Amino acid sequence: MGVADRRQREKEQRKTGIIDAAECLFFSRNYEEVSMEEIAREVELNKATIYLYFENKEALYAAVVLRGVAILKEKFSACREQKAQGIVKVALMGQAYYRFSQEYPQYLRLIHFYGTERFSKENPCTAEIGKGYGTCRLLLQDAIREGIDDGTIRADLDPFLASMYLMISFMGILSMENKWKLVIEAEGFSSGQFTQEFFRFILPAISTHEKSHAMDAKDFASFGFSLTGPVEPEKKNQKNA
Amino acid sequence: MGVADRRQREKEQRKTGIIDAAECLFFSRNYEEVSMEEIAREVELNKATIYLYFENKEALYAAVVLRGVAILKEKFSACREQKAQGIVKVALMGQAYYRFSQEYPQYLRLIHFYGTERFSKENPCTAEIGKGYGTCRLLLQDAIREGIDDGTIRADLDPFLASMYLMISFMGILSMENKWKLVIEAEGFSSGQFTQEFFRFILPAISTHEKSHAMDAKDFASFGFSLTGPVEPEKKNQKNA
DNA sequence: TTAGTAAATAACTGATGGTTAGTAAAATTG
DNA sequence: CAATTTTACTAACCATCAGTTATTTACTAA
Repeated sequence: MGVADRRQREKEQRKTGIIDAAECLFFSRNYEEVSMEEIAREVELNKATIYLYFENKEALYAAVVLRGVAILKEKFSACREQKAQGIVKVALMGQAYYRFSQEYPQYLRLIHFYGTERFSKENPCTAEIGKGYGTCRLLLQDAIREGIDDGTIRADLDPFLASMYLMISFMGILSMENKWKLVIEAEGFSSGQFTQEFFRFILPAISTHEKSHAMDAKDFASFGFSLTGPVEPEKKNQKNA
Repeated sequence: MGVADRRQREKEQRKTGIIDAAECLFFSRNYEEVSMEEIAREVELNKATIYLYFENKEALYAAVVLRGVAILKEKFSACREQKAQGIVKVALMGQAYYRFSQEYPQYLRLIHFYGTERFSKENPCTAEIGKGYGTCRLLLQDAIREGIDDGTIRADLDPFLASMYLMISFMGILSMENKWKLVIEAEGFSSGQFTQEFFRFILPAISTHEKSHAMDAKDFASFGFSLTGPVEPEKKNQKNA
């Protein structure tokens, strides 16, 4: 059935087009500030047509959020492949989250807001979003388990709990950074410092005590980022400037 | 001027009455699900009258949020008075946050949602809310400083950053607990365990390494809560039940 | 009693999420 | 090719709700 096939394809394209338009607008303004009418204008369709493709505004928003989660999941998955000790993988995943927040700040914003009570979540996308985010957490959990096995992570840690705590903290730190920007900068820290220093802060909570400070700097450096290295000296440099 | 005085008092009472009604409704349902009309019905006033006392819906919501923040601030302040080592004070403040989330889960919910992009924050209450929350963070910061001085907290920690990380993490853990409840319980943890274990998890990030595990259990116990004590043995008891 | 003020309201406006009834074009059928 | 059905789309509409305006009521002070 070539015709039905083509129709299906076209329908998919329409849907993509609508999500594109919605994304563009949701990126530029808050959820409540974007109207369905406006999105419709953007794709050059009637508002009612959008409702043929998406149950409601929330569902459309969720579709955009899902794109973001898919990217995040991709980044987390890439960390698993790395041949490294558990603790390094954990750090890499934290780094992945951070890079995601740098490369796609708008996706992060939408993901964060979607996690809010504002959304009822009774829509098909939500399950997928939850699964995607859950997958990230599981990848982190696996890395923690590996770290416990190879002795780089505290053995008394419960991998599930630790992964939850880290995911929640990551999300908190990264999405709060904007809100507290002024306070942070008033204290003489850049946004980058603020998030990077968090890794240094949290590391002793997961790494085995004996090795933590000694080994990390070298091992992490070989993976292309400096966690414990040159952060200290230039810390707070702006403060008394 | 007795009359003007009474009038002022009555006006204040009206305002309080309106906030009471709003609180009642915002506690029972989401922000978007509560209409001004409904709040007006609750206080037995006309909707327009509410607008004589509050600029808009957000401002009214903020007034409720402010009540919650005031309580939280009170709890944090109480911790400062305690005669204890810095690390213990920090733990007490974490505990205070937790108890707040138990005693006033609705206030916590509103505070968390008010921190969202949903609100423009261009209203007089917001400054006070920010100040209140900021005060809590400062109290925590002071406790951290004390801990560094008395040797119970890592000396290489920046008090400002550490206080930010802790506040953000606290808020995240406590407000996420609801959302992830099912996942958490599916893993065999109760909500209480989930939050309590977080303290155990985060402690090594702030306490000086040498003493952390040894001293805490005793010292904390004397302040009426068990942080590191009996949590481990009964952990995950439900999981394979 | 009356003039003036403050508190409160009924009725309205504008915007928006979502629905309905209907149209036009493409695909299918005979 | 003509008749019929299916599909994609739309104009007009509805209900709700935040916020405003014009007006009325209640109280005070002279």
